[in-house]
Amino acid sequence: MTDASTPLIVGGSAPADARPDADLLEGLNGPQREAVTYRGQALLIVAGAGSGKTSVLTRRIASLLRTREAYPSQILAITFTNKAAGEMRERVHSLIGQRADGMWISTFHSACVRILRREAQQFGFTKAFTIYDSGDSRALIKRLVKEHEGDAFGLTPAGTQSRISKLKNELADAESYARSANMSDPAERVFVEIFGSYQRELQRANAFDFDDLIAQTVYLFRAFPQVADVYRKRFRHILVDEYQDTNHAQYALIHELTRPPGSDAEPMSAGGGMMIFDAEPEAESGASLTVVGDSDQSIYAFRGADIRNISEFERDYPGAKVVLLEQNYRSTQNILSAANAVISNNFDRKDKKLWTDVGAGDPIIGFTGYSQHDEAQFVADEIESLHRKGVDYSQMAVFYRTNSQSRALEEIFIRSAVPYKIMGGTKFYERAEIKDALAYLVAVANPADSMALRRILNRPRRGIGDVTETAIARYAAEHDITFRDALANSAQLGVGPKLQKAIDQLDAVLSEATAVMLPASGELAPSTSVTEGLTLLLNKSGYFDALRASKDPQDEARLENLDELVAVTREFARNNPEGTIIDFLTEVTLVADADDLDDASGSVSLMTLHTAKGLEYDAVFLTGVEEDLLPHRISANEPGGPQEERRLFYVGITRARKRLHVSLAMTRAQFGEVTVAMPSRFLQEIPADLIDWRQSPGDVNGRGGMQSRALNARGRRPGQTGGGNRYGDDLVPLPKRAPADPSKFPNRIPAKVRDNGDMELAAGDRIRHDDFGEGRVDAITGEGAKRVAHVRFDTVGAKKLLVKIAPISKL
DNA sequence: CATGTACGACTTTTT
DNA sequence: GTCGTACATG
Repeated sequence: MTDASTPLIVGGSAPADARPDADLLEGLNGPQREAVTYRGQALLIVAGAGSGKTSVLTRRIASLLRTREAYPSQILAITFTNKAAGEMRERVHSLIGQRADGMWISTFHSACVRILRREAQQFGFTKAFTIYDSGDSRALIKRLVKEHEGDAFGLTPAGTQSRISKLKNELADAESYARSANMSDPAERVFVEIFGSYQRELQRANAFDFDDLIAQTVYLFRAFPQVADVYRKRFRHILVDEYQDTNHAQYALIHELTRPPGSDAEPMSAGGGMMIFDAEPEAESGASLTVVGDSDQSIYAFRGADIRNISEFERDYPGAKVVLLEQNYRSTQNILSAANAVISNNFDRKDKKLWTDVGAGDPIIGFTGYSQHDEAQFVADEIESLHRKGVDYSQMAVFYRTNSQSRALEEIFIRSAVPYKIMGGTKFYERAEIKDALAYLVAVANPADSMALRRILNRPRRGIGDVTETAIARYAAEHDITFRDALANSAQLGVGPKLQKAIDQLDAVLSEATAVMLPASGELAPSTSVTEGLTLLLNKSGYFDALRASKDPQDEARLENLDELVAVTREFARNNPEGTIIDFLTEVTLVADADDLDDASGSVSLMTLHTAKGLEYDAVFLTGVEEDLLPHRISANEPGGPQEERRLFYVGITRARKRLHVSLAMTRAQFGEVTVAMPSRFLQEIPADLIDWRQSPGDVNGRGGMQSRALNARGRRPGQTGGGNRYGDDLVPLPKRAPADPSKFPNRIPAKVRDNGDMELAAGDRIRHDDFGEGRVDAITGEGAKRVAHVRFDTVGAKKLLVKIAPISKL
């Protein structure tokens, strides 16, 4: 399978003795060099964390262009996030300049949208289709579950949504699923019905959900080989990053794209999945495929990622070349040793050891707080300390397992004046008022989308409720017109004159905005049309007025958010002079707001471990390293769950360049109740001599108590890193306790949690507390591990104590 | 049809 | 502590 351009690579026809891409190889190690220069049909780059894979990938692309083996338009590079795509584009651009234009560097989803917009009319959609995010699709599924009375069969909207999503990721549809399902189970039948109607509703609304973007593109390629061939001929070099996190649909998409053009036109080979390299002699060969991944960083199995895509790559693409990148250029040896030790607890993985030559570096810092606020205060103090030593805020990050953990950190950071920024989390575009405004835009851009229309029907309040909505829907169904068109016939809906007027007014506003944003005669709408249309919609619909008239103080913030959205449209117009309303909507649906506007701003980044993948920071704080949180409780029952959690922990560790902190809290308020937390099993997997516990779980148990660092820590000085005694020199000396044997508690954690267990306590009892002295129990509330004693202490007043772990004794 | 109150369920991670 | 739903009332 000799590539026509191979001679260039070995130097044969390159000008003189210098390779045209020689400068691109500077500073690369052997395997990296090979990953850049290898030419062939299929290449797998197994890239450990921090092994310079982004650099390799960008140089590979640059090399292909520089040697003129490929035009920019022949390159398709897939990344995991839009942010990564932007960075890659920038880096390629800085390597080779203008010639980077014309490449497709994007996420799977963005690439598929681009294809679908062009080809939608081939299979019953228009190019104005809308994209349903998970919130939109949940709303639709919720309605359908209700209509089909799915709750009677134990079907919840959330459960139904995730099952449908999983099936779509497997390229199944309602029909094919029904064939394999146990249809004598009524719950299954209802599920299949809901799945089917969901898909019909999407089609009717001229809409795709996130999963459809991939799955329907695959369907398109399979159903219309001549369409697929267009893209097969175009993309000669396909590169996929984070390949370990691809799901089956994405895998199939890549397979479709790398087949030789014209291959399914042959009747004999049509439908044969295994004939990827079975090109006719005269036929053009399939695109060359480069995938990069690390199975140790696979953390998206929950959304269908299939690790086999990478582990069986060599089987899927016979003759594939495999390059291993194991040298790490990011972290110190201590951090890598911890990472290696942790990940080696996962069985059935190929052994792979990261190494570096930069030296051991600082030890990992451990801290155990009494509460999550206490833990957060440690993080804040430590950040301030590092900042004083010259570490920029933007070079520090705090990770956590679940989004809800960000709240406690936020509270303390505000109080401690630590500048921070939360990546992801509750998103701007998920706010109700923003979704409303976008629904107005969708109602204009895609009149078939009745979901959007239903959403804005009564926003602001127009007196249009369920009854009227149903009347409109029925009228539309009876006359076989769209929901949107039904609005124009308000007189025939059988509703009162007041409602008629309200409907007429909404209809008029939408029509007026349509004229602005989608001029009829095919003339191009000016780039300002989105801004203009949006302000028109919000003003004339009465949305702005309703918010301004409101007494709810939150509505002021909503107005500000909407102003922000208008500003976003202006920005969009500036960046996309040709951009239409449809482009705008695509962008806001697919681009997470965590993607833009980052670092430079000089603040600490807070994010989930999932979001952290692919990023790196000088100092990293891994918080909430507790059982039931990391690993998360829910993962325990899922096949492969605990191992995936371990990989998540591994990903977190390997983000750190110089300083890693792991922290946990002994108690955590969740859901209003305080619960006792146990140190994570993963902590024990880190060799004890790598962690310098400022305050180990053992310390906390020994001293016990509800004393909160968050409340009294301001006067404290965070100790200097590395030096000093093992337990940190800023802590109150442990009273009375024999100096603990250092080998005893670091990492020997769960066994030593203080446990008063079944201590009998009742109102009226007198107790002694290690820190608070004597007091009298007023009441006992809660049960089991969450039993709380309300105690009035003689000297410090009333306190609430968790009976199970408080350092108390009965008198 | 809109508003207010009470109750319950729930929180894993994301394009 | 938060969200959304169910019900009762105006």
